[in-house]
Amino acid sequence: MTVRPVEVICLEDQQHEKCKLLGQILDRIGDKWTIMAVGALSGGPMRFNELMRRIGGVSHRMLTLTLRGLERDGMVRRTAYPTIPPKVEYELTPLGRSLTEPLAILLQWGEKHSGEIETARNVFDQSRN
Amino acid sequence: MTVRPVEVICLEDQQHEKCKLLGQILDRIGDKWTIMAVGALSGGPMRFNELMRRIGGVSHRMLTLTLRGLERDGMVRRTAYPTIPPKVEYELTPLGRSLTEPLAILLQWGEKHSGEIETARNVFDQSRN
DNA sequence: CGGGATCCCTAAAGATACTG
DNA sequence: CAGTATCTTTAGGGATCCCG
Repeated sequence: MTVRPVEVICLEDQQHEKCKLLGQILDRIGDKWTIMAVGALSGGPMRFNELMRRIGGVSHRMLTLTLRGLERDGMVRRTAYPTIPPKVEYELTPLGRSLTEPLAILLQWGEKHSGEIETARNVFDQSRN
Repeated sequence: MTVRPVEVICLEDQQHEKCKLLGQILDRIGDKWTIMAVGALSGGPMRFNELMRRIGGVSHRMLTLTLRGLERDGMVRRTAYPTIPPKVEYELTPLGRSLTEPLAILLQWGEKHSGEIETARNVFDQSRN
């Protein structure tokens, strides 16, 4: 994959638009539960309550809203079986699966640098006693 | 760069930890102004008011808080020149610059798929008239 | 079981004014 | 010019209840 570093971003007005797009993406996936849902669904289709247990700590309401948002953006497909009681399955679309690649890279960055960040925080907090 | 896809995330308890780490990263950089500041600083050192103009729309207070957070995490170095009036320069550290790589990849994903997402949204919104 | 509606509460962020 | 403090507004998210 050819990577154009963000280095060049925002150096010109036209480049600043890139920052805004990046902001929109982060705004979209940066909420509390979206990547948790994507991560959980990356293993295959899952039912609502199963997702809730897997993610852990998410409220009924927020999981619904999160899944609705992902469905709206074409990242998740929702399939309702009209049985009693109802059964609803969620699964990632190809678009949703494609998102896991950049996320994996970001995760790798985090794994590599979290110690460094932790240290920097301690130093900073110490210096302000 | 070897990429381990998020595909395998959350399939086991141990993997679910990865999701949490990813959540922490997104939590940290997913706020309204952090990537804007990183993007602006990616072009080189910049003074406070210069940053404010470049980013656009950010309040005095929020830019201060954003930069303080980045400094605390070791992503930004702050240099104050005790002149009158004061001059304060901000610049990315190597750690801060390293973050631009995964962000560039995420940006590429956005550029590639934003149309697809847009379309999905329109379809979804139509279907709910 | 899955989802919607309502209420409430807390963090995030904007506006403004003051200071070295 | 850069930073802090205070106040206010807003949006995100949790709890709860009801419905098919």
